[in-house]
Amino acid sequence: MGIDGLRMTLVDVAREAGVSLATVDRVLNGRPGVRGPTVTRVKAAIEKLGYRPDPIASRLAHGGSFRFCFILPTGTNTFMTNLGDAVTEAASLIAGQRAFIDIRQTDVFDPDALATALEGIESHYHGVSVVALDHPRVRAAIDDLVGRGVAVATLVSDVPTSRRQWYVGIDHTAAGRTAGTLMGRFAGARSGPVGVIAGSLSLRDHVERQFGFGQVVGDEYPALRILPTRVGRDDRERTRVAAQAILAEHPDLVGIYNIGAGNQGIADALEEAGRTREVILIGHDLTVHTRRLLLLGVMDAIINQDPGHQARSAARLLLAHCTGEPIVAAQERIRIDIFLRDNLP
Amino acid sequence: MGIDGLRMTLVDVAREAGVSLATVDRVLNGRPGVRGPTVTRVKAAIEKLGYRPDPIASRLAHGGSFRFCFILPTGTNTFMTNLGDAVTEAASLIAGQRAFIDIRQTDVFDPDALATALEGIESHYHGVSVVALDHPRVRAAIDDLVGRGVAVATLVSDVPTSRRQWYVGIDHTAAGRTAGTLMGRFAGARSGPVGVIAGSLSLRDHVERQFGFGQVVGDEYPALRILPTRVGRDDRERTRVAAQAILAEHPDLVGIYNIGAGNQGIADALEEAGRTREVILIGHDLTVHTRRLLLLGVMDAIINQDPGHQARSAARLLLAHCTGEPIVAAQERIRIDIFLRDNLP
DNA sequence: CTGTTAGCGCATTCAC
DNA sequence: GTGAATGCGCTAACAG
Repeated sequence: MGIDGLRMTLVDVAREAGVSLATVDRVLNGRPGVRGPTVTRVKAAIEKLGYRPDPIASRLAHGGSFRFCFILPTGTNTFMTNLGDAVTEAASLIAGQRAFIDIRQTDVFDPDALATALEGIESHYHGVSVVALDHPRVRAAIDDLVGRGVAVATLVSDVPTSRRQWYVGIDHTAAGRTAGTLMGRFAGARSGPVGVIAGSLSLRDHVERQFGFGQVVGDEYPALRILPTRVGRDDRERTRVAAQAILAEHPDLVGIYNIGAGNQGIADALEEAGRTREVILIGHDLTVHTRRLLLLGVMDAIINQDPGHQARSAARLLLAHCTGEPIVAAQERIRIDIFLRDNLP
Repeated sequence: MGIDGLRMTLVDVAREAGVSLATVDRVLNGRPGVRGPTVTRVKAAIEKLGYRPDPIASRLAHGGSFRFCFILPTGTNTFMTNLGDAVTEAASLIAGQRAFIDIRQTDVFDPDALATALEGIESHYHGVSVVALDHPRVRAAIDDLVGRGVAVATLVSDVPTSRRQWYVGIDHTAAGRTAGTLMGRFAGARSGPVGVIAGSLSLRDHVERQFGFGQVVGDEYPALRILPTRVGRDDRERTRVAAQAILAEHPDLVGIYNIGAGNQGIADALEEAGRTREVILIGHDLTVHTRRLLLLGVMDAIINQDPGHQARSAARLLLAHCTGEPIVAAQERIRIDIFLRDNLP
């Protein structure tokens, strides 16, 4: 069940086909300047010998290096900080392959700033990965980049209608559905209102999560009544205020689904009200804070999108695109992780 | 925020240190034949120039290839079949790096057969990955391999007391705890008996899962009473029989935790009894079968250990060990996945 | 259109 | 102990 040991080289193929190294190289890399019949002969030789180019040698000979630019949101949001660290780590991971990553920051709530950042990507970059915002100017900027031959991978948050080659992130609707199912099942026989707090309703992923959550709870858990979504701007204070309002208005509150950041704010409100145990709290993204809240039993589940995986995946995709190496789809699929107290990494 | 662009080469270091290529190479790879002072000079030069060896060139020059042997269980268990496929895929993933994987099969329930297989590993192998069995003879065989300089990674199932370099797999106790928490929370206000079915109680991972499950349910969900574990040999028929017995004896059964394979057998029994909706079923490993059962609502949750991830991880670890490249710990940590209907990949 | 040639950065003989 | 030379398999200039 082995996989062949003795590798064929270009020289073998050239000899077999009765041509020179350069010619084989040309047909191999689809470069012009070879007559049809010759192409056929070479391809036949490749086939016959079962030749597989050696990516290592190729990479060495090619010499050049690749430069990628990652555009991440500014701000103190822990998840985004973790993502930044993860990108830095991914950078050192691919540095051995002579690929380099520059990181830039921009305000994620400002489409114009983001578009400007994208428009300003210098021509020496081979690829860009961006935590995007679904807005016409941003879409246009992405399409321009792709048009210029720059590979683009949206990260965490997508612009599906753009021409980006890949989206590296989770299906946010499914994530919302997952939260919905957990809420419904954890509620068990209880009935009553469920609060929802989002960071912003102009962020596509937050809207999608809200939608997915509503779908499941609305369809399958009639005992639960979803309250109008409140906005917390991913900020601890504002999120606390939103949670306080919900708690005050609904003494029979069953649970809260926090779509965005700011889980600590909700925990604060819950504690003030002395209702941490009775109210189910489900939120997103494993951070030092949410981990703590989960261990304390304040949060009941965390839906996670692994920032390390996402960063590595984006880096690998851009690199593979540049070197022409194959992509392992299964490896690049970002999971919707569910963390309970017991399966924390 | 870039990461340096212009790479230093051995030549640069040699010039800086006033020695030759060969000498630099010697100190770099810790080979003998260099005087102390010279070593110091070279190291200083390396430090000063911030030289980092180019793994690509190294790999090319070194020439040789690596051979690994994966020892997997025989049998028709879907998870193990998937694992086999995943190893084959991992093989093609590292083939570009001139590393090759041979797969061997052996009976996982027979320690002697497994030990014999391990003892028979030819000397041309640089690494071995094995779905192990915690048994003295197996441990001894693993220790022998390591003693001979062969790198060993246990896969899926560990032998913690052996000298293996890595264990690629999940913490099975934690997996059992996770199942316990899900069972407890899904049960909600219900109270009554919960059945447990294992594949075999001589498999360390099954015992650990059982232990973790018992811990959580026993400590935190007093309304649930765990029934004595039954054994199903990971076989559909025998597992069905076990489930039938449990169902017959306990009309008020709240749920079943299936530690091993054979979830279809339990589904069969549940359907015969017309109790698929009322009995919570939690099991392991996402396969075509368990996926279907989850979508049908027969299973309520699946605890998963990604076979693709495990196969790639083992392959990467062995390869990195051979080439001396660094290991990204976060990437190699195998998650305890929880799958609900909504977050299936 | 096709062939020849000179490296890419490092490991590894061999001389000195 | 140390240095010079050769080649890994491929790409990219050049010639022809």
